[in-house]
Amino acid sequence: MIKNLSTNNIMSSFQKHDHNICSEHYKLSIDKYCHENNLQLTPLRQKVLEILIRDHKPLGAYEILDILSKEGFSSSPPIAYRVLDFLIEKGLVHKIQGLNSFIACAYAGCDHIPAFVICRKCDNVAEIKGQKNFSKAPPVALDFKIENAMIEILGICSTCSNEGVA
Amino acid sequence: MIKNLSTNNIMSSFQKHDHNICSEHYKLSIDKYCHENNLQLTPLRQKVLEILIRDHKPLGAYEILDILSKEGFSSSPPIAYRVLDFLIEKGLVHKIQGLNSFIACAYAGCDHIPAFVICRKCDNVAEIKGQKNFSKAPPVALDFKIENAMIEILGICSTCSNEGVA
DNA sequence: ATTGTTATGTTATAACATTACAATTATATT
DNA sequence: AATATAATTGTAATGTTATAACATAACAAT
Repeated sequence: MIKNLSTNNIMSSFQKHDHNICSEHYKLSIDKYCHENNLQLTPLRQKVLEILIRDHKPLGAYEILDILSKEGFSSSPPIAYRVLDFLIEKGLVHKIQGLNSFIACAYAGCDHIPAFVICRKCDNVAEIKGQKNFSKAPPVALDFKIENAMIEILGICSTCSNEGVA
Repeated sequence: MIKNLSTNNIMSSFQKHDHNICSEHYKLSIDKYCHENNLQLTPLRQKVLEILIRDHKPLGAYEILDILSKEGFSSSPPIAYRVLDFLIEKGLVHKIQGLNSFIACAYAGCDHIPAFVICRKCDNVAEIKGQKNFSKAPPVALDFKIENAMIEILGICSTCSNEGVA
């Protein structure tokens, strides 16, 4: 049984590890989620997801398009944006607003508000599972109906920090 | 003495109020902050700030350029972006990443991590003062050096919520 | 066979942002 | 005051990110 890295995705993102295990974990949870929810995971959509889970770095739409192009797929901008929109809507991909880039969800199937920890040196990103419970936060206290949130934390990961000067 | 709206900026942003009071508050705190820190608040920079404090809605760079143009200033893209970069660096303006837009800081002079509450119906935005203390947050527990964070909360404000169907 | 639906393909363009360099203005120093 | 220096502003061109608009393909359901 593959260890569920959902519990500490931040370890996987920022430390040396066997990424095959990650990929397999992603693939399995994606398959499970799509099957349970009757999602049409077409070859194109599968391909984009597969590209995104190759590493823990988010990719820009045009980077994805380059890869699609090199690997024999169509590559005009709407191709990428449409697929990404679909995957985002279904919760399989998140957009990192601060980087204009996209990353596979590390917790597919879990209802959550994503939060990201971004290392500005190695560009790796870890997703941490945000709580949906904001009950004590100021906006709720002031009668604001929270629907979504974007939380992106920037800094230096421990690996980069240990490698030398920032 | 003008009431310090820093303590509940969210009220001002989402509820009917005398905006002259807000503007005056912004102007005073900006002037104070610039004077204390020897900032060159040139006419252009003053103008951009003045444009941004006219309302509680963030503006895109090209919206700012349109206004500058109509009001007799130069308006090529670098004009806006340079001024915005300066104001952001000095902490007088924040960028709302999720909207590609810019808003005057509601807490000029206070060292803080900004967080935004964004109403998707009226487009008003309130800034809430985020704590710099993340000591118990997961990233710190995992030895990640936090330098900055972007927090943007989306939903419906109480005023819009009371006005009818979402 | 026709219609409906979902997904994909393509061109053009909108929206957002930066580079590079020139001109001007402010400030400090002689 | 004259000059050097740095900071700011002006402008053209370009780069990057995202969407609009329209056309087609693939497949299922009448």
